[in-house]
Parts: sequence; C-alpha cells; structure tokens
Amino acid sequence: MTTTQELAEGLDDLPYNVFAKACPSRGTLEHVMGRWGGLTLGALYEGSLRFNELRRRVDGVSEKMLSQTLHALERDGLVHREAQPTNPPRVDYELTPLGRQVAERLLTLIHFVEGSMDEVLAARERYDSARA
Amino acid sequence: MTTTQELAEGLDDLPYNVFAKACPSRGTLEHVMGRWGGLTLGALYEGSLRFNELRRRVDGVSEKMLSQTLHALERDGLVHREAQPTNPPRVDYELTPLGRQVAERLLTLIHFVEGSMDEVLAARERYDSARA
DNA sequence: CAGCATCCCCGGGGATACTG
DNA sequence: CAGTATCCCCGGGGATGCTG
Repeated sequence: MTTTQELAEGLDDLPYNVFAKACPSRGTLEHVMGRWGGLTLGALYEGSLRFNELRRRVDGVSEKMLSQTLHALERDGLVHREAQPTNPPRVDYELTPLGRQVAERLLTLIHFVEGSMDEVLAARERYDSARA
Repeated sequence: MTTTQELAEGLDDLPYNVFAKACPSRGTLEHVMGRWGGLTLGALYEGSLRFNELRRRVDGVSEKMLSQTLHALERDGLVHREAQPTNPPRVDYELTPLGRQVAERLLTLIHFVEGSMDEVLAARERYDSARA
C-alpha cells in the first residue's frame, strides 16, 4: 500500500511538478486526461485499432478530434502509428511501451470511477435535494 | 430491445461503460480528469485546504474555475466542504473517503507522467525533427 | 477571506465537404 | 478507408467588480 507520505513527497521532489503552471508535464497530462485522450488510450489498451475502429469504440468523438488527439499522443511518444501503403489504405494505431504503462494507470482510474457511479449518483441526489 | 450499445456494455460486464456516449460515468470522469479537477483532487490528497490555499497550490486556476470545479466535485461526493461561521469566514475542503480513493489512483497516474517527462520530451524532439 | 455576478473573448470542437 | 480543409458557433474560462 502506498502511503500518503510517499505520494506527497513525490510531487514535491520530482524535477517535474504538474502543480506548477509552467511545467511541461501539465501539457502531457492534459493530453492524457483530456476529454478524448483518456478514452483513446483506454481503447487502445486492448490491442491495436484502425482509425475508424477507434472512432466507433470511442463513442461520440468526431473525426477531427480523434485525428488531433492521435497526433498529440503520437508526438508525446504514447501511441505508435503504422501505415500500410496498400489500397485502400490501412493504418493501425497501437500503444508504445510507455503509452501502455500510462493506459494501465488510466484504466485503473476509469474502472474505479465506473464502479463508483452508484455512490456518485446517490451523492448527487443528496446534494440536489438538499438545495431544491 | 437490445441495442448495439447494450451489447458493448455487456462485454465489459459493467453496468457503467465510459466508452458509451450517454453513460453518466463519462461526466464524472470529466470532472475527475478535467483540466482543474484532477489537480484539485491531487492537491487535496495531502490534507484539507482552504479556498485560497488551494488556489495557490493549483497554480494558474482562476477563482471562478476553482469554485466551479469544487462544486462539481462536491456534488459528485468526492469533496467535502466544511464552512465555519467565523469572521472572517473559514472554509475547509477535504476529500471524502471515495474522493480519497479516486485521488490515490489519480496521483499514481500523475506521478507516473511526471516521471516520464524526459522520455516524452525526447519523443517530441524525434517527432518534430522527423518532419521539420 | 470566500465567494457570486457580469462581461466578453477566443479557441475547442462539431458539421460538412473534399482528397489520395 | 484515412484522413485534411474550412466554416462557424457556443461555451470554457479569464478579468473585473461587488458582497457578507
């Protein structure tokens, strides 16, 4: 079990600190935790996917945003793009080893939130009815 | 009637599936992983903080956005707000037990990203110079 | 101190059309 | 299929001012 102490110390002692406005880690974290970035990494955890497969899997994402998201993640070294020069074209996206480690931690969070939704929904009802 | 969406959810064996556009878990995940939500939960992991302490800790957040973020997290049952009727007023924010579990997983991700920044920055340089 | 209210701007992001 | 290009709108979010 990770202690409070260890988690807190890590934040202060690392060369990169996401709580600092100008830290480059904040940009990457926004790619990873952004509206579509997180879901994209999560979807790719199960295996490589083609563009439109990915698009169907990440329900609601537009072509433009998926393209943009993939570029950012590829640039950060989290996703690898493999294009086959066939006709029709076939492009596969897969996680890099680093992306895989990020996605793993991301999915831990995602699954926990999914599993907590009943509690969250109950909290909302309490909150709303308390000030109705 | 059985929709494609319901079948997809069935595959995960979870009542909530964040990959489905209409799933309520997506909203909560956006609160948790949003630009300011994640940092706010992370900051509160170390202990309860007052409004302006929090604001200084989450470098760059505006008053309005912090207020908005805290309301959303409080409504979702992740943050508890404790107001003292003193003068001047004192309000403490702290994680609920649920919020604490979320924050723990969040910090694992944040910490990992911070620790990967050298690798990320290197990947960016490779990416950029490859198409300069 | 802890905020809500208001104004306002810019860019996130959707819709559509087009290309290789 | 796998995108890019363009248009355009709405709301995220900053700045400022005010209150208890």
